[in-house]
Amino acid sequence: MAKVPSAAISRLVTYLRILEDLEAAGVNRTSSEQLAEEAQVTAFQVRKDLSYFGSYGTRGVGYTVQVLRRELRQILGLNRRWGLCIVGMGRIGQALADYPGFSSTFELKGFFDIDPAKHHLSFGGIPVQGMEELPRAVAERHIELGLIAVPGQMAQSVADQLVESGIKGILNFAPVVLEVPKDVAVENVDFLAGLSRLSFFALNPKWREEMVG
Amino acid sequence: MAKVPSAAISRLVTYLRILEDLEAAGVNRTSSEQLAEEAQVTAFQVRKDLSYFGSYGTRGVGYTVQVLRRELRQILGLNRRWGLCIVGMGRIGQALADYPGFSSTFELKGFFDIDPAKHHLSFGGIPVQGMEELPRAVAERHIELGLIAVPGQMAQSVADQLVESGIKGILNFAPVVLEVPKDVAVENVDFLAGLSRLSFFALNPKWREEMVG
DNA sequence: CCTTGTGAAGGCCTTCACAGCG
DNA sequence: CGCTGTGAAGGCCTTCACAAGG
Repeated sequence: MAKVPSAAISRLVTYLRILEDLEAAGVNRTSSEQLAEEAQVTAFQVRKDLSYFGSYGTRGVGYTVQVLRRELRQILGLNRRWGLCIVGMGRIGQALADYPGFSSTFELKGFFDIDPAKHHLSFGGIPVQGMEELPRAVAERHIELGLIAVPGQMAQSVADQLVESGIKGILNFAPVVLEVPKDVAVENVDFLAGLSRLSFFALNPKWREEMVG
Repeated sequence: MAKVPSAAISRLVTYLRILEDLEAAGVNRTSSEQLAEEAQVTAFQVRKDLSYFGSYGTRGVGYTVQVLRRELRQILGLNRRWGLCIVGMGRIGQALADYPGFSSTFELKGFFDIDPAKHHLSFGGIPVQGMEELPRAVAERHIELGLIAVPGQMAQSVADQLVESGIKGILNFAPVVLEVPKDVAVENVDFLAGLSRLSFFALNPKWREEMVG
């Protein structure tokens, strides 16, 4: 089995979402062509990405939506829900806590905030707690992932506390590059990173025409 | 001048943020080594990225923080503020409307929501308006970018309305792949995309060891 | 002597054409 | 006959070693 480009993994997540939309729409069968159009990549790319992991289609026919969906969840480790806590219960944290799309892949198991004024709130029956409760909660409730939704200056400190508590992965919404041990996965969901592509548009035209991609 | 990898642009945004942190900390001089460490890339990478655009340092010495910061803002087209409107004033939209970090690069010029109950709100003195006001506002207030903070099902429709109104770029917070004319820049700030890297962690171990990057 | 700037080499990812198979 | 699956080719991006220059 060949080396898997990490970019392929990102695309698999997109394919999965498309398959779930198709399934919800009652579609049974699809093709690399259709997936490619929806994901805005080439059909070659779709087939290659899938081929890193196995053969899930039928030649001459295509893919069965339900089958491919299940296989992708299996590959991505999303065939079970991951225990997640949210640190920082400002508006972003609260919006995420109530976001229905989370529930299919994450199980929200804890909410933490440094501000005592937030400790009267609860989400899905789980109360917001102080940071001092974090290590115990992570251990006892089998929390595997932490979502950081605090201001940038505090993000590294929160990350340290999460790592210290034994967390395995971090979803970081703060606009900073976090330092964590390399066995801890970090995903930056930095909204200022949005600048990177918009900057392509804002880019001095003199350079834009030199660009690739 | 050689072709510029689009990935380099993303990193330039990171370098810029680091430089602004350094400047705020009163640091005058830096090096490719220091920038590399902060950005978690190699010093080779930093120098190469900068070299696509010019020579901004002094050999044997390094870079002047203030100079490089100004040059990067110039390159990225961030030496002026871009007119931005937010569509969808739920908690995400409201949090972003109040986010202080936006003001250095974006000027918030309009807020829109389909729900009349939101129309009594205002942010920075600008009222939330109905979608029917969008085209006129975009034209009259010179709004160049639109930020989409609506539920996924409505995102494409909102994108269409933004494009129709003459917007030039879109920051998309909804978890869908938007279809827009190719002269409109789109940045997906999809929080479910966070799954892509966390999936690397969740990935079946059998494949994780095959991975590259 | 030290750090930047850069052509060249190497490697990863995408693209492609076609073999494989129902 | 149609669409998938894949080795090979090509291209882009990163890495590297060293030249350039204060």
